[in-house]
Amino acid sequence: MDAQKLDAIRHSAAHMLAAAVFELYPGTKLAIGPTIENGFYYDFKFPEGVTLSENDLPKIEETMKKIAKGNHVFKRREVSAAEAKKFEKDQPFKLELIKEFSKDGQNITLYESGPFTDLCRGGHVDNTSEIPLDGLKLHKVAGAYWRGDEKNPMLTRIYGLLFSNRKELAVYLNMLEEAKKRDHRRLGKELGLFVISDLVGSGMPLYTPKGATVRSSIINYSRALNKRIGFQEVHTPNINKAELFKVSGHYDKYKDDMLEVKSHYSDEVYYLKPMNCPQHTQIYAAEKRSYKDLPLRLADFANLYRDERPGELSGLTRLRCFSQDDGHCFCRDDQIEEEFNNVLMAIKEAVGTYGLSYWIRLSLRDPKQKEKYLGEDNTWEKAESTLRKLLKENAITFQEAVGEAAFYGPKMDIMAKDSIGREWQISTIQLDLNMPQRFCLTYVDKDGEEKHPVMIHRALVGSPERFMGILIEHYAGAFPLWLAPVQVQLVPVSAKHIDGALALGKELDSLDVRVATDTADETVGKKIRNAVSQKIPYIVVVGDKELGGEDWMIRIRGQEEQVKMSKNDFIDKVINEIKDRLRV
RNA sequence: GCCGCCUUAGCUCAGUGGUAGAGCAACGCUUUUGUAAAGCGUGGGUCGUCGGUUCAAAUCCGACAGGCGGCUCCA
Repeated sequence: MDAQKLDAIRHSAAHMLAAAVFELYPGTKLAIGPTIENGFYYDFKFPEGVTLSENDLPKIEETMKKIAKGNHVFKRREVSAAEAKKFEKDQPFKLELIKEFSKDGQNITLYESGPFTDLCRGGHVDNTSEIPLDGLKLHKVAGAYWRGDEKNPMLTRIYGLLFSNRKELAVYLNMLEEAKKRDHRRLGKELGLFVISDLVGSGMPLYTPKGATVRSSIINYSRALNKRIGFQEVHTPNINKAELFKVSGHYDKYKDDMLEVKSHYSDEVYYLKPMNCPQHTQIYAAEKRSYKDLPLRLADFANLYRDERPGELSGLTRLRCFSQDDGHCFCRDDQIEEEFNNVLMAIKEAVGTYGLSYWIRLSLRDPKQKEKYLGEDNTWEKAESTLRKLLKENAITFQEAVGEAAFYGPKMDIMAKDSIGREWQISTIQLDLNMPQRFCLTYVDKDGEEKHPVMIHRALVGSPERFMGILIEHYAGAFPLWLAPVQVQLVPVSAKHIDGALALGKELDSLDVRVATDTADETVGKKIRNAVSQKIPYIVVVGDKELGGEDWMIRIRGQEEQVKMSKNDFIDKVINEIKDRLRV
């Protein structure tokens, strides 16, 4: 089925949903009901006292199907704004829309389908019988603000899935099930990677030895990339004086999202830092800089703290305490392009190493909301055109996104797609012409004049913690060898082989292989089962044969048949595989 | 923060007004195991917290906390 037809079907179904809700809950106010990727939704304001939950969906779905089965024809009717207003007199949201649509004196269209007529610009099937009801499922109830603005009333949104047939719906529902199995919160628990304690606080996960291993593997890889592209690691404190953020502009914009720290011995107010950039300016400012000193590239993995609103916290993807593989490059105008390319190359390599596909988003300022951003128009225009030119000259395909810029400058964001097609913003390169001015950063140029450097903010994979969450789902917990918290699991056949296995473990450990030995008093079968469910890349049973120098039978993750190999070949294989992935 | 839902043993979950259950895990004993679950036994819960209704609350009501699905936000 072509996309346009499917869209018409979904759009028509949204009308059926509204019709059903209208029948079941008279007095409901209607907002809007657009189509979305997998179906449609409709926003409603239910009468006072009616609360809708997921339990009510089957009933609504049934009513919806009943109405659709009435073979109603979608009839288009063009009316004047005045007529439309009269028709929708009890529908405040519709009236608001009519007012807007008719600004230029245009007519309004109404679509009638049987018992239900809705203000609508069109795009329907001819007859409600064309809606494939076996591909329909109402699946979620959610809250949503009218027109997406939190100052507006909260409406109730009903989401519907709609595909062209039963089979496609089943495929999609199955995909949702698979995604659930990959959920990093669930896998994080099953694989023992991190825990969240109510006593410590939400949004502040504790990484277990295994989780910390994955996390530091991610960080060490970024560290190696940093080194290659000339970023030098610095170390900076977690708190600093409020003054720093007042100068940077963060205080004005994000004060409510910063955590305050008070000293008992002075009146000074400190803040836990939500980002590193202002501190890095102070490393720059500590010396008189020459044009010859630039670029100065600083990298930092310090913990960052943001007081996110409780409803926004989730697993590892939205945290109150996290870090970034952050870096700031201070350079001259004529170095911008080279520095951007430098960083972009490292990002491309990182994204490739992790096996993520991606696209590039050029995040620009929203010119209609200038108050949200720092700096002058011409500064922004210069920064934005520099980035656009750079992308075009390098034949990099990108999509522009208005309103996605940082408050101090435009960004180039790398949007990664994971193995099941979900998108995440990870890497970013940002051009900032504002902060160097605010901090009065200068360098002495060739001609003896003091000039402001350009500041490039960048992150390779963003936050290692968040990225770990993304990777858990991307790999479904089956980390590649170099990231796996346990790379080789040794399974002694019986108690008398434990000492031998432990000695082997020591040997592997000394070669920097992450190895664990299962000393439990269990059957071999049980120990294999446990190791397999922990998604360990290599499992080796250790018994008389192995300890006696015979070939080993290696159980490789993902395949049931074991591979025969000598001990030395196996060790070489593992070591080379780890090294391969880490060669930067 | 907003709308809705959820919270029972370490984990996954049953239990709809009459005093708490299963599987897995843990621990003990037996077993000494050759590639996805050995057998038997034991311990473990003021049913998220606080308050209310009731002769009686895991169960009904309220507040708070935490979680989930969205919305808003995301330096």
